[in-house]
Amino acid sequence: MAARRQGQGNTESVDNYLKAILSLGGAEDRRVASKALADRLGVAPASVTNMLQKLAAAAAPLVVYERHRGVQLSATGRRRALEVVRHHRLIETFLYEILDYPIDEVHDEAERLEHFISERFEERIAAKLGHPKIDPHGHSIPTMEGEMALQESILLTDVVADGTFVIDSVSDRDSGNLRLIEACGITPGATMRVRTGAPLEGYSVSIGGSGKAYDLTREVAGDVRLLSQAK
Amino acid sequence: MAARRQGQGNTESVDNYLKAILSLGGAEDRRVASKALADRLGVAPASVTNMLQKLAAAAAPLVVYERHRGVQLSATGRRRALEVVRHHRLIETFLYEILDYPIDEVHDEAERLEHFISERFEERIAAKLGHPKIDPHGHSIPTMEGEMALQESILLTDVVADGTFVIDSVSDRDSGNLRLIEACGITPGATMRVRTGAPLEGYSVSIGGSGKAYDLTREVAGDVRLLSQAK
DNA sequence: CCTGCAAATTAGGTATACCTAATTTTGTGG
DNA sequence: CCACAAAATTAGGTATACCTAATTTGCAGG
Repeated sequence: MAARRQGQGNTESVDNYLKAILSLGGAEDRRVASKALADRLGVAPASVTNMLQKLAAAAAPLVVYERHRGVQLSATGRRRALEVVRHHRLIETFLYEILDYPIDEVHDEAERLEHFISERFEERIAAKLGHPKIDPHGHSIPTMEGEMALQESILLTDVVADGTFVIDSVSDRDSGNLRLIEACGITPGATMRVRTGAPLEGYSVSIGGSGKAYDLTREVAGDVRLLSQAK
Repeated sequence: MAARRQGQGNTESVDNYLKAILSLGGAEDRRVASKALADRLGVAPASVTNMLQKLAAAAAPLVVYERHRGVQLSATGRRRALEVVRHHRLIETFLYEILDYPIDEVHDEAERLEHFISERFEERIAAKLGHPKIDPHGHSIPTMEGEMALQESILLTDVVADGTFVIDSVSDRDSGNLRLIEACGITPGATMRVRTGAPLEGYSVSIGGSGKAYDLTREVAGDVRLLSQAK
């Protein structure tokens, strides 16, 4: 079969490449190396080269690509990537708010469905949810026009001095970590007191007014982002 | 890419073949001809032969297939086909009831999403909808165990004598027809008075107590099913 | 400045699921 | 009972998106 096409006529694979480039390029739109993409997508580097050549050679190229110098999204590619991210985050919000999914299960479901929902579906769930600006993990949801609010947050693992922070967001990439995080009461918007270097390399945190402290490993702490202003 | 696999490890294509065989084989599980499948699925007959050979040769065959004598679902194939139909009809109900889709748009969206939702999604929307037994078109929704209630209905086009009937269901295969049908107030459970041979080959129907009569073409009437008992 | 290693690319292959064209089979009407 | 048309199948090809293995490129340290 001709691989299924959706949205802008892209295949699911193409959308996944665009999303990965957007994510790895960051807000500053850095050039992304093939190897980084290969790692992120779980494919061989050769497959990445192939795909990038195809995307760059298209009539309306989705990426800007120079041999051996990495890849960036074109304006078109960026628009599509943001649309897919919007789908993803709206679906996550929807699953969490309307279908009462456990927080650690929303990502995988959204990861599949994001490629297949129509504009109508997108519009309807957005309306149903009251056009939310952030998803249940604290990530901002791009607008229909492809604008995404910049998040001025820092990694918990980059905190050097003890202090109290507002939790910005948590990563949804590892559902095991997410379950731990959730169990500690770490949730976007909540207040977190941080003591660094707690057990060896870890972090000791307590949430809200609660005295209860949790020890987070470096790995788990790497999935938590805080607003850059300590308060 | 290895074509996306879902549910029981089938591809989207495989699921579509299974659904088509289920539908064309009817409740009596008739053998289905390759050409009928080709027509239904919009692919070349050669493609059907290929696929059937593959499905029949698998370790756990999804179909029973004999060269030149048509195909039937195996027990495994039937179970999967019914699961996909359950997904389809639950999604339709969900789109209609919860997301306020227009009736003529639910089919296409469900046709795509049915292949990609998880068991959890299925279970959650079923719960949210109160475990419905029929979808918005009046078709019965198979149970989680793969049981589907038999519908004792007749086509409006098979009605020979004038009379009053309860509307059983409407076909969702043509969204244009469906819009017309909807506009006449034809909806499962409603009462319909039928006069045959109205304008030449058509049907004149009126719904509920309303005096307003609509003339349906043979084509549109073919999309309407009535409970076999006139009342 | 040049060597070696990691990164990137090229070359060649796989599986899925489709296609068209050529051939075979089936069953029916004469 | 046989010829013929329709249906089915075989043969050979396409596109997508992967893979491994072999080769090339670029850059950093000696």
